[in-house]
Amino acid sequence: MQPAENTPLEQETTIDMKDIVALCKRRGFIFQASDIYGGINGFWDYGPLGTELKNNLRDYWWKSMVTTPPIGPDGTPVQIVGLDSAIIQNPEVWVASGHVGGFSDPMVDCRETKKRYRADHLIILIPNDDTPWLATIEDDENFLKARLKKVGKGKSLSDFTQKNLTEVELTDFDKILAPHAKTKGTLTDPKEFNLMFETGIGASQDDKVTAYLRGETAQGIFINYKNVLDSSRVKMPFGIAQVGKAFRNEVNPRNFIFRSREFEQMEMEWFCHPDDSQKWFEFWKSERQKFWQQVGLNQDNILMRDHDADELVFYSQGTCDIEYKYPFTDPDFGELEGIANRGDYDLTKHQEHSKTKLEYLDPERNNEKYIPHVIEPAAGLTRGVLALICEAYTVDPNRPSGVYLNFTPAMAPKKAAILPLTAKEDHVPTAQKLYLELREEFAVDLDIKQNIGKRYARQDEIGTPYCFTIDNETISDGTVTARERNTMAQERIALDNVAAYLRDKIKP
RNA sequence: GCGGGUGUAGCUUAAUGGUAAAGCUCCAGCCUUCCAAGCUGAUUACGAGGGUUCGAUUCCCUUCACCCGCUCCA
Repeated sequence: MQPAENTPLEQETTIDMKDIVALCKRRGFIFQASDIYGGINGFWDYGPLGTELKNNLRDYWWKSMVTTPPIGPDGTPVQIVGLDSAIIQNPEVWVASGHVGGFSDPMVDCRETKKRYRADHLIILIPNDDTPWLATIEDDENFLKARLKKVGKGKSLSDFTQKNLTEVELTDFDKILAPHAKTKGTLTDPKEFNLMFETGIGASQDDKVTAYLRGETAQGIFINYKNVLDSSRVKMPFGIAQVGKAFRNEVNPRNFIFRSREFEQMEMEWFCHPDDSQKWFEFWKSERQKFWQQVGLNQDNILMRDHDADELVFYSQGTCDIEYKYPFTDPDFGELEGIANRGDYDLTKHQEHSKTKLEYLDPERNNEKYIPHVIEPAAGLTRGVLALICEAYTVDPNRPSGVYLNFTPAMAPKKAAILPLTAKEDHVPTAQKLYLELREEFAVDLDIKQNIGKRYARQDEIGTPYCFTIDNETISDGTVTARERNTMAQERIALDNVAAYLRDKIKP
């Protein structure tokens, strides 16, 4: 690679995240949380337009899952019902799910080099004499060899016993020479890092019971599986869908709203007979890919990435990430949604811990009793918003705004702007009348101030797909100018047809 | 969490150990018959806290936020 030659090209084609963040703030999509107090790391507020955008994506997901779920392999619509569970549940829920306990990664710090390691990522080479124990980093053979050569005092690998740091007694820590360190005994005791947000239930400080803000919405679905089954006449296979906030005490929030401590998920748990799980896994992979294309993500920016066997969580029988090429991951991709075949892991765990039978008696399979298997398409709503904004962000030096947001009409926060050409004469009353008519059905803006060019530019920047302009011709012949955002092309349509025109354009 | 960088108005940039300046945006008017024109006017800033000093946006310390790299990402 020749940076000197490639740099100018990259500057033209690479979208800078800073510009997107600036536009989001300038136009009221996304603000730093607690902005006037200097902010707070890992939290973001959604402004007027960001909220509309997020709601549009959420509502379309809900429609595609619950209101009009897809047609299944048998030619009839699949069955999915909605749910809205509490953010705080009995703490035992998170013990059963493995979020409390197994969820935490013990970390050790090196007092000398100030580096931090996951305890289970450090391999300790224990010598057969009283020389220092050598800490090396798992899966890094080059480091191990270099380390052995430098501080191994001529020993070879076979002169050592290997142990994971998690298996080493705390009292032996002072014998360990940390990676990169010069003196031994610099590693701290392993510290538990739990990503679950803790809170206390009860107003009195003394009587508080520790509880957790949910780390994912999925568990709320699993623990209501039996309630839903007993109350809503669903039968296998079926899904339960939920949209809501989730919280993770991330070690290092980064990349705008991509990794934040409070975020929003759109999760659906699909319950089915174990024999059918692979079929449904493939079905949902295909459906979910279609969804992201329908809301406007370019196929080229989407990657369906199946996890390798060694990458799979132990209970998963298959996981596929839908990844998006965000500007900050480009040319790589970052997670947008995960589709997992979770087997019967979750329901089995909750059955064990809650001592409540969660088996399904299937009359269509000779009254076979089984714990259903689960396919989980789990999407990040806030990550989806980020992907939509990144996808829409289009630099265009040929227009006054210099940039516009190319949202699909269905996702755009504002569907249209009604613009009287001047603030005088008969334009304003006619525009107001049209606005009052359209707003019953669409999210529309009426903008009267300033000249027409400025108003087009403003609408371009917030991604409004259509502008309808009222001029003298409107008064004389009843037509308006319809201006399309991406092409800036104009056509005249009848005032009476504006609503129908917009309705037709907005169809996903 | 570590290392490096940055922090002056919504944005882009000035100046200064002693009244913080401008352009654009935004807002209010005027003017305007289709893409940020022009005129008039208004609001708005030294991230926060502490220290040194007669006086700190400026020097020092702490802290917060953001960016880059590392680490982490069940």
